[in-house]
Amino acid sequence: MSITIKDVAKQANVSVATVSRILNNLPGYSDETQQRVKKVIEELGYQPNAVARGLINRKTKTIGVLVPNVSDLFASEVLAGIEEQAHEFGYSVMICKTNHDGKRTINYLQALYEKRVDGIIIVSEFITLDYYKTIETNKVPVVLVATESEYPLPFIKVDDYQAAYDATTYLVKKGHADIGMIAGTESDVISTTPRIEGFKDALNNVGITVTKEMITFGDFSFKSGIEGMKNLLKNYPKVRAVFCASDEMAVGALSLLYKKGISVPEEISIIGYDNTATAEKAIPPLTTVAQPLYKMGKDSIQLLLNPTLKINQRYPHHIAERDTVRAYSE
Amino acid sequence: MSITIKDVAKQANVSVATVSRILNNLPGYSDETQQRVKKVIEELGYQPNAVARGLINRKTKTIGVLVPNVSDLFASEVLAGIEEQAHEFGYSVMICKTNHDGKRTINYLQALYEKRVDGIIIVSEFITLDYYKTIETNKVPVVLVATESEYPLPFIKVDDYQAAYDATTYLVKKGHADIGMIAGTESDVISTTPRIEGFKDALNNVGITVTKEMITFGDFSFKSGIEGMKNLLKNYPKVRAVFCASDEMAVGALSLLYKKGISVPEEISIIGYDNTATAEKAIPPLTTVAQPLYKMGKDSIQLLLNPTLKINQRYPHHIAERDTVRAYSE
DNA sequence: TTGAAAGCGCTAACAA
DNA sequence: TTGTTAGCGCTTTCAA
Repeated sequence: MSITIKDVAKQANVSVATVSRILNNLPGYSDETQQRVKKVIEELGYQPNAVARGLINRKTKTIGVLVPNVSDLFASEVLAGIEEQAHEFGYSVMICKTNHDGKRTINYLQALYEKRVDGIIIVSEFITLDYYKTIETNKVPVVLVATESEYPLPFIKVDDYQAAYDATTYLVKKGHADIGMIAGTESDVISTTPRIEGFKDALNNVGITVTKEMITFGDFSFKSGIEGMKNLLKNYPKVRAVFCASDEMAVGALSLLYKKGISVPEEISIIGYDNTATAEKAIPPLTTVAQPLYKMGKDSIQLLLNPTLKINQRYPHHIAERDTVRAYSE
Repeated sequence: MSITIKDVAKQANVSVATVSRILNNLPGYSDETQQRVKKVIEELGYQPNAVARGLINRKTKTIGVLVPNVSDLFASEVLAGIEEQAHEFGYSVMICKTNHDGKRTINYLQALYEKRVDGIIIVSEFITLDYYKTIETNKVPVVLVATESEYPLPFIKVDDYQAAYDATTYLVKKGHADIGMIAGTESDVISTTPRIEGFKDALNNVGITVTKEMITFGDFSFKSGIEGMKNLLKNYPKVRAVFCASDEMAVGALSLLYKKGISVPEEISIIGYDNTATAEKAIPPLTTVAQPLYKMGKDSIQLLLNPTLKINQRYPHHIAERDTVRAYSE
């Protein structure tokens, strides 16, 4: 049985109301009382019960985060930003690893609502009608990060189309013409479709027709990058540069090329996407499209807690130039 | 104002007690009542208030995790295990990124206690007297992961001394004699000291005297791996194999060697520590000491929630053999 | 400046 | 099988 506000009140010879006022910096007590109460709090080692507070305030000072995975660098970088900003604002964060599983996700949403979190951040997850319905009926604020939705939910995200367009154009400007792409999950309309469109348009605009052999699908993972590179080599053997829709896949491609004895960037150039910590550690260091993941995480908390503050929702990207793209002299 | 148990009771023409019983699967109502109440719950979209429950039960079904960092592969792998097991047991997890900052850590502990978490897991953190005092006064169970303490706290951890001994011996058995080490943070008595001892003893046992030049200190990070490798090359130029106290540092070493045109494992062999996801993605794939990080995370929850269940606290390690260690024919 | 008391939404005696 | 009621620890009127 731990110390309650009553114990403090009794010990300090005041009412619980007064202790509460002091605890919450409300007016209504003398300096003398305050000192006495504070001393008692100290002596007793009293810790306010946030659960009781939450019940009455309807505020738990905690926010929930849904994320497909916590152990990949993309998600964990966003998570780090979320955690940091939440901490600065005095909030705690509950993580929910969805594994991209619909039932599990609904489950988590349910749990978060029952625990009365003050807000929810959803990272890299497609919003199904089911999700949206439960989001809508509970009036808890939601912010999407690295994803967006047909439903009216605020989001923070890079312009995938433009970023893919720029990455491809970067390759073209370096003198490349035989460019392939290892895309993400084929069914993923949020991140995969626009990146493919950007890729296609960038090439079309310089008069290159994109054929089926030039694009292969993966699932953003290292392994699928290996497979993707294999496919490209087989179906589009004259490929000299490839745009990968994630750093993980890019590193997979690097691995395969290494194993095959094909040198990067001398023989084949690679550009990735995300600029996670992997990129600079890759051999050779990976040129990639940089997304400000940490900042996106931080800002998502700001947006969540301060919805009037209209943070710009389309986030800037840029090319982080390292050593995997070869320039051809023109 | 959301739906409460009272609303359900009224609507179903029963008392709140009955609704509560049904909600908690306690005996004491007819089938007919149950059906009626369940229907009302459904219709009203009633969601039990976990905060109110927590107040009365003194159980919040949430556990807190203190971790220095969430965006490195070591921590996030452990975290994934924690989250998974917590979810299976119906618990939520609050993450607290300490940044290895003492004040911040105490702060977090305080917040977790105020929020009345049911347990706390501390990952890779040295337990100061300060921490221990606040842990001790609050009677909330604590489990340490990948660290241990002079204070009586249960922990889950690999035997660092033995693992380092085995890694070094592995190198010796492959025919190496000129072996260096890139160790962790010099002041870190938990993970650095025993690994150095293991390294030294393994070499001493085969008649090799370890000199100062053979060991350099880093801080487990990629960058410090680069520096460490530089130092080794300078101070101990005949080095032909190096034992790195983390995969991150090993990958840093790989990077430097690549840049210098020194081939791995032909000229220099590298063995890492942790077997994080980096290891298999490295070029060449990294041979390393494997710790069961995910499982350690999972088991920490088991141990936390089931303290009688004496899980073995010293976890097994093994060498994950890949391509960075060259064998010399004898 | 202070205190009494109601009540947040729920569970758990205790009674019926 | 069911209901009444007293709290859990706190905040917040309202009155003094």
